[in-house]
Amino acid sequence: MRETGITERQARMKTFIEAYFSDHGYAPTYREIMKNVGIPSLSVVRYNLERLQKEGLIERDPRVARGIRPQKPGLRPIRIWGYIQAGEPTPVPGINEPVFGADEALAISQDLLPRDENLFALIVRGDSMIDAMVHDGDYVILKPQQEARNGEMVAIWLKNREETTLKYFFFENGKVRLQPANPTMQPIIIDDPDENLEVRGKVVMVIRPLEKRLPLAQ
Amino acid sequence: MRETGITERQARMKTFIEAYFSDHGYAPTYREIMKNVGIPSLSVVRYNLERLQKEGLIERDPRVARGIRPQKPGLRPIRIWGYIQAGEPTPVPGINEPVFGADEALAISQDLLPRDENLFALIVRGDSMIDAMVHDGDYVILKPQQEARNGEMVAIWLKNREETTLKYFFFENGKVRLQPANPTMQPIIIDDPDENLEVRGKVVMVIRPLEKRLPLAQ
DNA sequence: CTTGACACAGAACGATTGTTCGTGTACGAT
DNA sequence: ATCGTACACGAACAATCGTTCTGTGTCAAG
Repeated sequence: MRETGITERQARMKTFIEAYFSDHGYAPTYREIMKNVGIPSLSVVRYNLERLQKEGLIERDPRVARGIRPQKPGLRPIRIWGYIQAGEPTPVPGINEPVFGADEALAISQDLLPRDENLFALIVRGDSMIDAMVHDGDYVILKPQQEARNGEMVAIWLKNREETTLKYFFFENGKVRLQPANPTMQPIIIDDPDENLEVRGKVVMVIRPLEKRLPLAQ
Repeated sequence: MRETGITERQARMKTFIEAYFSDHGYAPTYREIMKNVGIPSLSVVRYNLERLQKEGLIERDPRVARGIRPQKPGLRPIRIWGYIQAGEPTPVPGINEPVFGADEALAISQDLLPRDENLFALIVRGDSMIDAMVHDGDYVILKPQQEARNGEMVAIWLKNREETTLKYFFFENGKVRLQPANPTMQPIIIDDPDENLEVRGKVVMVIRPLEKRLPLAQ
């Protein structure tokens, strides 16, 4: 009698199903599991799905196409890439290595975020982002991008100042106006945006959990 | 050319799909929609699904069994009770009537919030909450309670000042210290908390959606 | 050694399920 | 009147997808 354990193959299946479900909004087929987990036979997929079901790790409806459902659906892990603070460049996927391990991620409801985007999260450190109305400990969720459109809030690295900042972006007459979210504060005008300004990502959401830590994926 | 509207049949389809998805964790087949909505032909189902997709009310993957996904599955609606602003008392369930209709609610992932609580949401109006690092347009999610423990961020009505505020709460030597989230700002000391101070709720989360409006339930 | 459980393999089967196509009606614009 | 478009209907089709069946190999208990 196996007590709690599942085999490594079953664990990979479970992981794949959850990831697939997050990405697509529906479950994979047996054949897709077979391919992606690297299982040679369909019946083995079925066999192990039954195991997972008996363990209570998935639910399944017989005879229903794509009828698998993971236990905790709808959550999408968003990798925490590092910290964001005034005095240091923003760590960004594709440019920097992540500060946190691969399993350090925010689990956020799919539906609050744009779909199929390669999002990542940063933890705000220190009170330097106050003029962006962002608090020490807040999570900032970003979409990596190197350019900004007017009105978007973006994470910017200012070369001259050696400073990271979160501001609303406006391109006007060849100059860039960086507007703080806090209306009592003055904008920064960048005269030479090409040399001085590097957009690192667009802010998609700010989350400030006060009562409960955000659940970590995995 | 139809501009925005959908037919009554399409609305029923959408409702059914969402309900089905909630119940089962996966989408219905065309034939199930046909039966339950009372449509005589499969191709009519398909036709109207295409309409719904063009309207952005559902998403669909071609050639995928049960490949429909409603815009927002499996979320917990949190009733939006009204606005929160400095000059007016916080509307609170059980005391005030809701400002918004019953179907005005935030759809938020269960997993980000404490379980089984009677939460409600307020929309921040104006910039008066700046010292709480809360922005005009932010959503503040509250748990109704009349008392606070040290360190909790609460929504408070100050009778003398006739002012609503969001502050960290500390009870010290018979007095209450209300600490702004913004560390550059000074605390308020309340000498007569019993008379002057009314706790309306505990702030559980602050959400600032920048990229995408939060989906409304219904 | 035998037995039986557990895990895996491959292939054929048949139900499930989206797609296509031909047809018809109503209605406003040309 | 005629044309185009939105909407509806029904049947046949073809791909998708879970199920079943027959086997193989391993390993511990008897």
